Amino acid sequence: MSVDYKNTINLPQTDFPMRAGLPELEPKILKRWDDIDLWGKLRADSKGREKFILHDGPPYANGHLHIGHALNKILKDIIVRSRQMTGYDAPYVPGWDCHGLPIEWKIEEKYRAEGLDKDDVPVDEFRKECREFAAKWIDIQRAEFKRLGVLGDWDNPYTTMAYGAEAQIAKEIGKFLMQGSLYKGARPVWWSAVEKTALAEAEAEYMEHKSTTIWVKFPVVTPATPELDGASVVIWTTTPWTIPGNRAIACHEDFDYVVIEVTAVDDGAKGAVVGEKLAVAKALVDSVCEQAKITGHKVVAALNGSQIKGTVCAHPWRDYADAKGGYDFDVPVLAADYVTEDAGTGFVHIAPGHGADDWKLGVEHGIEVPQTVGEDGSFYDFVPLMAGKVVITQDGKEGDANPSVLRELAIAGKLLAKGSIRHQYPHSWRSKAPLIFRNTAQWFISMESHGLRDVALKAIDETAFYPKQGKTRLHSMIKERPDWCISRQRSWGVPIPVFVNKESGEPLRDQAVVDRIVEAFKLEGADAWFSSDPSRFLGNEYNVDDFEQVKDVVDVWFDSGSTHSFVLEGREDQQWPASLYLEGSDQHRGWFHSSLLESCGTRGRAPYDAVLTHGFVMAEDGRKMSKSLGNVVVPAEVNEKYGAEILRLWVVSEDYSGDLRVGEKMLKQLTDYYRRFRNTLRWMLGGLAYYDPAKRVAAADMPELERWVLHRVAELDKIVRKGIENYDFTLIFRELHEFCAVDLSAFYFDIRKDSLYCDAKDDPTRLASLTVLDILFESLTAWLAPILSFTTEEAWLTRHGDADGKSVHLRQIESVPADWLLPAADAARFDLVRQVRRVVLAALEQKRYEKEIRSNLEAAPVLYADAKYVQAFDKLDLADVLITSQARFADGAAPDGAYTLSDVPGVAVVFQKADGEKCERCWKVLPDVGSVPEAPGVCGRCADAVGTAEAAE
RNA sequence: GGGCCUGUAGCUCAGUUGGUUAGAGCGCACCCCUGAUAAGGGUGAGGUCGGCUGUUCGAGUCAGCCCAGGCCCA
Repeated sequence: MSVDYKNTINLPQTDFPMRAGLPELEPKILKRWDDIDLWGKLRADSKGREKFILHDGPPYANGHLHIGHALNKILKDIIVRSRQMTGYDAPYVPGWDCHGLPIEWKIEEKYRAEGLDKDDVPVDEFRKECREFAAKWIDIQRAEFKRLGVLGDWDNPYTTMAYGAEAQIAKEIGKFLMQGSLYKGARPVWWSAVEKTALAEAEAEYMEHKSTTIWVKFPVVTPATPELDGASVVIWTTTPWTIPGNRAIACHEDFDYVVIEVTAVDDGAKGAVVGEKLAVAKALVDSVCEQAKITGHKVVAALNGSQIKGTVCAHPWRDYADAKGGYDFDVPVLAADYVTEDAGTGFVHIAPGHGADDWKLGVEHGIEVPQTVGEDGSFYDFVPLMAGKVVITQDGKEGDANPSVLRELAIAGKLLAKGSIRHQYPHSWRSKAPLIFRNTAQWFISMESHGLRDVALKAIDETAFYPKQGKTRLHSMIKERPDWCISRQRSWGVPIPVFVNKESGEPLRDQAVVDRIVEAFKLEGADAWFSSDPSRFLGNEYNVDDFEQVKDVVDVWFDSGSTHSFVLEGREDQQWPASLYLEGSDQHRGWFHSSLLESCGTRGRAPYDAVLTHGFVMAEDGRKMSKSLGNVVVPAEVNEKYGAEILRLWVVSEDYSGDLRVGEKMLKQLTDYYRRFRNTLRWMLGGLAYYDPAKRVAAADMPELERWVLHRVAELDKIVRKGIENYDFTLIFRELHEFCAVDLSAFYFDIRKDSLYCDAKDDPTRLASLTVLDILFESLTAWLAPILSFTTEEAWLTRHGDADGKSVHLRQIESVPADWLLPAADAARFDLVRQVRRVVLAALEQKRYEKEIRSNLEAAPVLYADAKYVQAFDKLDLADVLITSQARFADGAAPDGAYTLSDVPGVAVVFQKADGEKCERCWKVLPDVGSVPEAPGVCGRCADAVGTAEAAE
């Protein structure tokens, strides 16, 4: 007869599906979180606990999310959830950056498409459209962020364009104004003639550009050394149009220069004349001669830069009739460190209004900074020779300025040579037009006047950085940076709320005025600045006619640098300073930087205790993603194909302190990692169907194998907490994955399957194992909840039911009983057990290869092992651990031919087939199969198990 | 060109104060199981530790240079 014993064993039972169907599952879980108000429950639960505040760096409300957004927000979510589950109240308030050029540009484009000019549209109407544009994208991005499983106060986010925020930003500017560190200055800044605005460094894009290069002769008027008498200093520049702005020449004190006399020129020579004397760097003589087609020269003098310094030259247009005396000033030769010898002539022409270095050198030597080019990129009418000439046209092309300069220089006989060069040149990130350096009136916050630089450097020192080199990076930036230029000549932003006295040029510093402005902004937004009569703010004390109202808006970095003031200080649920700021490493120059300066200037310390940075997301080959290469990974597509959970796993699978990679191959690998976690949870759920809390076994009463698992749980608890503490989720991921794969699936689960499936229901080992499954399941779901937020929720609810608004995310990571951690020696013996097991499995593999056996249950290995191995198995069932039907240790030396592994000395295995028949129920080969007549074909243990089960029914 | 950083098996990562034949997981190949089954177990093949030159008795680990890649700046 044949009995179907399958029905008598306790096979795993669960509704938790093997395949997740994440793309369909996730939205359901998200909906449930909404339905049960998970956010509200978390807040209520953790009320009064110590706060952990991760302050959100605001993304720009413009466009769909890319993979970098996903990395950033998921990482934040994992951190917030993990803190929430380890004793903190961690309310996360997402935010958006709303003002600024990209949005303004979009609206302008729209107008242009309609044939309108921005200047024809009333400013309040224009700003309204910008506001609506930002609001639209906030809604879209909010939905996209939520889809990733990011938990936060999505119903009450912060935005930089909220009236309260705009008012607070104005109030912060007011602090710098009242303090006196806000000043009006003039400085060459990157300027786009197309957008008619100054650009921040971050807004300049370097692209290849063909520039006209010229070599120009500056006749020496007053030589510092006689050798220069009658010579001309030759300069080289890639921006001919800056010649009208020239006021000096720079040389390097350590360079060797020569004066040459031209003895022969090629027919094609443009400007070189036989007999004239030219001063150039010794290293560059050949290149200059080649460019000028000078075919013969003799060196008449060798000079050091320090000898040349102090020479006075004439501007090339001095005494030039058409210039009508407009360039008859002196051009001194100054020394500067930044002069190079690798290109040009070793002399640099200095136009203080058209370059940062030039400006600095000019200021140091008291040289005037001429205003030559207007905001539209054309020369002012008062500039001799060049009036009205255009540097950059409104189409972003080169105008007629450069050709005009060349022509006038040639006519004046001062153009030695001309050429062209392809090099990286800054362009506007929006219009792609080349930028120019232009001297403009701007508003600055001084790094020095009130000690801002020193305060900021000290604040950096007192901040924790993850990774720690962020400290060095930010420090060197703050140390070197110039004063903060906060003004932008634009419309969509918070106005710089300042009135300038027309008489003195000084900004009005009156707190009452600032307060009135702030109050108006609170009620009506910053639009009030443009829509109100100035008298509303100036009050009765001042005459409106005495003041000019500043119409510049503030740099958006000031906006986001102020978020700490209206979010951390401005909200009841937040706290200042933040526990953590977390952004990409580019934000050392951005948000970390501006927030630090704003906060140090107004509050004397950083708005954060710690800063964490992540790297950038690269394609699979480590290079940048680009649409043209087709290697761009889009979060929304991953969500649909694999699920957001896979993205969450991706974030922790890589070391995000550096750059990370993502691509199809990796996503595939991540799904494998995911399956391991999922099936581990699933198998435990299957076993836990038989778990009865009333029959729970105390740790002290458990078999050694179970004690070891608890020991591992205790170890992992430490690792998980350490990972959370240090934001090292890669560590957690790696350890938990290995635990699931190696310790559980391949070892513990594999061994205990026999007991769980086949032992009698109340067998002590089985009950202990069920207890351990309960502990493992509860531990793993808690540890993984911050990462696998969807799957742990699904698994946990599968076990506990979804009534009463339960959620795995409302749990805490419970502390582990002290007695779970075993003494080192007790834990270490399991390493020996594993080694012995390896040898046996390899030995059996050999026999399988030789077709002696198929299943390991056909074997009964005999082991010859050193005492330490034998002792390691004390109180362990050898056959159980080896998953063979029988097994034993033998005394004495191993016989010849016993199986060994070279890296496990002292263990030898002699193969023997198991003695007896195969039990039809547990499939072990045992001598006592058939010994119980009532249960034919099964072993004694199984007969008992079936008997007790039937008795119970 | 400058600042900060990265480069260990196909992939993602470990590699303690420099010290024996460089590890893990995944993937891959092959085998087993068919009572976790679009699952589970086992065995195995994969690495000049980006390159070069040094320091040292000894370097993946230290120094210098170079190459490749990234962020920021010029």
